This record gives sequence, C-alpha cells and structure tokens, in this order.
Amino acid sequence: MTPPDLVVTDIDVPKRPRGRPRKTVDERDDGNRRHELLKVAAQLFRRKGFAATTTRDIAAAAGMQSGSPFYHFKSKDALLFAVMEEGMHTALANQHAALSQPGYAEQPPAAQLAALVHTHFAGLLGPGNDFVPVMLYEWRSLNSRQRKLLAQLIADYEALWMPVLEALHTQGQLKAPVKLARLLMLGALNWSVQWFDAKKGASVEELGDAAMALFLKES
Amino acid sequence: MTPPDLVVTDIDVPKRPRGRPRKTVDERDDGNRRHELLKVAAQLFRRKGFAATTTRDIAAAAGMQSGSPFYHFKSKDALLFAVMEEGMHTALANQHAALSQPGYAEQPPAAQLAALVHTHFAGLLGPGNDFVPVMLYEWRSLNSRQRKLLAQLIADYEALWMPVLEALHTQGQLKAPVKLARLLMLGALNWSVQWFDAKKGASVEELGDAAMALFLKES
DNA sequence: CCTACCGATCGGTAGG
DNA sequence: CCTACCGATCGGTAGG
Repeated sequence: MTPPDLVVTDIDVPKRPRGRPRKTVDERDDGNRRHELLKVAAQLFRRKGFAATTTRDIAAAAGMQSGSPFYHFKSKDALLFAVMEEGMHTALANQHAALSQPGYAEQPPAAQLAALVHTHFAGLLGPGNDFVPVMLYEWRSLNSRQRKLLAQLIADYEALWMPVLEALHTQGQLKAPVKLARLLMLGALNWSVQWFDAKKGASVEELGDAAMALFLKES
Repeated sequence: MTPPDLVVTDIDVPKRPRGRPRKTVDERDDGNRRHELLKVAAQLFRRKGFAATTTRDIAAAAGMQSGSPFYHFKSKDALLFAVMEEGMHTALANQHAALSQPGYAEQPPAAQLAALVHTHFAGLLGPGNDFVPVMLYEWRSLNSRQRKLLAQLIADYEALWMPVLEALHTQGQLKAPVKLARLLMLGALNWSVQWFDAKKGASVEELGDAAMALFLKES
C-alpha cells in the first residue's frame, strides 16, 4: 500500500557520518530521518488510528528497525503530539499567508471568507497533508498537558475567522449567531476529510465554492 | 469513573436459571446482559476509541469477568459492529418517525428540513446516545464486509434528505449543488459531537435553529 | 541507529 | 458466565 521509500536516499552513502548529532531536551533534531518518521507516522495514524498503529509499523515504513523511532522520540505519545503540532503550525502559517496577501484587507468580507475557506480546504485535503487530519481525529489520544498546548494553537486559528464572520453578520450575509456559525462551518469543512476523494467528484476549489454558496446569503 | 453497576440485579437471585439460552448463528440474545455490554462498549469506544478500549475494560464496566463478553459476542470486532448497527437502526427509526408525523408531507420544505435537522441533532447529542458517535468516528476499525453492510444503512439515511434538499434548491433557498450541500450540512451537524456540551452553551434546539439560519436563504 | 531483549497487556479459548 | 490460561504483540530500553 504505502510506497516502500526505504533506503533510496542512502544508496551512495554506505556509511552515515559517525559524528553524534546534538540532542535537545527530549528529542533529537537531525532533520531528515526525524521528519521522515513524522511523515510516515502521520500517514499511519490517519489510516489506522493512533492506538492501532504500532511503533513497529512506523519504524518499518521509515525503513528502520523496531527500536529506532525511540532514538528520535521519547515515546509514541510524543510522536503523536509532534505530528499534530506540525499540522497546526502549518495550518496557521497558511492562513497567515492568505491574510497578508496584498490587498486582502480591502476586499469585501465575503471574499475574505472565501480565502479562509479555500486555504482551509487546501491544507486539509491537499496531497500528503495527513498532519491536520490526525490532529482533528486523534484528539482523545492526547494527555491533558498536550491537549492544553494544542488548544492554544486551535484558539489562535479560530480567532482568525471571527472578525470576518462578524463583518458578514453585520452586513446580513450571515444569519446564524457568529460563534455557532463558526463551529458549524468549520465542522462542515473538517468533515470533508471523511468523504473527499481527490480522484473523483468535486475538486477542492469546487468544494470551497459550494461551501460559500451554502453559508452566505446574497449581499 | 464509570459507576460500578456490578451485581445489583443479582442480589436476590443467587443462582441463574440453568436452562441454556438459545443461541443465534454467532451471537446470543438473552437481552439484558447483552445489551448492557453494548451500552458500556459504546460509552468506552466513544471516550477512548475502539483500539484503546480493551475487552477487559468493557467486561469490568458491565460487572463481568474478563472472558465473559465473548459469551455474548464472538469477537471485539463483532461488538463494535453491533454498536454501530444499533446506532444506525435507531437513527433511521427516528428519522422515519419524524417523516411520518401527520401533516409532514404538506409542510414547506424548509420546515421538513428543520425536522430532519432537529431529529439528527437529538439522536447525536442526546444523553446516552453514544452509538451513533461511535459509528461516525470508528469507521476505520471495521473490516470491509462490515463497512459494506453499514454503508447501506447510511445510504438509506442520506436518501431521506435528498428530496427535501432538492425541493429547497428548486425554490432557491439552497444555492450550493445538492449533493455537496448534503455532505457539507451533515458534516456541520456531525462535527458537533466534538464540541457540543449539554451543560453549557447552546441547547440542541438552538443548535438546530442556528444550522437552519446558516444553511438556508430566505424564501 | 541496530541488536537483543523484558515486562506487561491483550484478544481469545477450553472446560466447567 | 467464571476460572485459568495461552500465544502473540507491544512500548520501551540497555548497550553498543
């Protein structure tokens, strides 16, 4: 199923450099391999769920031996958290990029919302974007400390939507109470992870247009 | 955490009747205990997820010994499927009941949709309704045969919405393409499982009203 | 990062 | 339904 990426990048590097990479508090950061682990973990967590994925699955998908993921992450839990954190950081960065597009502030609120919606869909449904779906669907598997840390990022993310929704509400283009509207709208978007299929049906763009048509009244 | 229900009902029945209960193909059906297992399993699957819930957890929550759930269900998988099946049967029955309310057929499509939405929310968010949430969030854990069986029930459920949505589209009260509208709307509703809190914020009724206000244009 | 391994847990079963 | 149990698997670690 998953393409066996394996040792390809190591083919002409028979021995890795012997120098021990520096280590941070509880996780190493020698880039390549660590991020490879994050990527395959995100894939597996998404497809099979966190509890049903073994650290051996992850190691094998990254072309490692069963004990090796613990060189990069101190526990399976820490791996999950790192996946989610990367997902939220990317999502936040994407939205900030959309919001700082030149001329964005001058656009009507409906166009601003369209930008948020399209960016959200793209980050959620684009190829290889397993990080955010994992964060949406494995919330339960976090301990309360991890949950609190991520809740802050999520709050930041949702805060970006509020001024736009309030402007739309004031203009009469959004009739539902703003906070409930935000919850329902993000729910509609997030649920798409369950049914969206890039290979058939609507495209990400058509989805965004449909969502806008569904949510907004004519101005 | 979970109230230790334990032996209460057995206090003055020192020995259970010796007659062996009839058995169906792969599951017994002596009602009480079997359904008790379904109920606690639904609770646990919802709170911790299927893979993270052990059959020992379930047995303990039902006041049984670790091996006893297998007297009622031939596998943990079969238990999950039974939970989901019950969830879908209840949901379907609820919607059919709403649709056969006297005078329903004569109501305008907006009112018909409101009935569907309110029934859906009630079945999803009402107290003790863990069956449907499990079915929404543990889809991955099913094998393909089970998946196919449930997909049929889901298709039946979604089919109930289509005529109403098409009528609304014709009237101009629903602007998005009908199929995408259905997916997005049900997503908005289903996602509420993640954030709805009966003890604070909006009530189930207010939620339904907000959803209607969000989705529909004025007629 | 690999090798070799441990302790704990888990789904499931035989036999009553 | 309980008792007693098995085989397999799993997260994690010591030592290199």
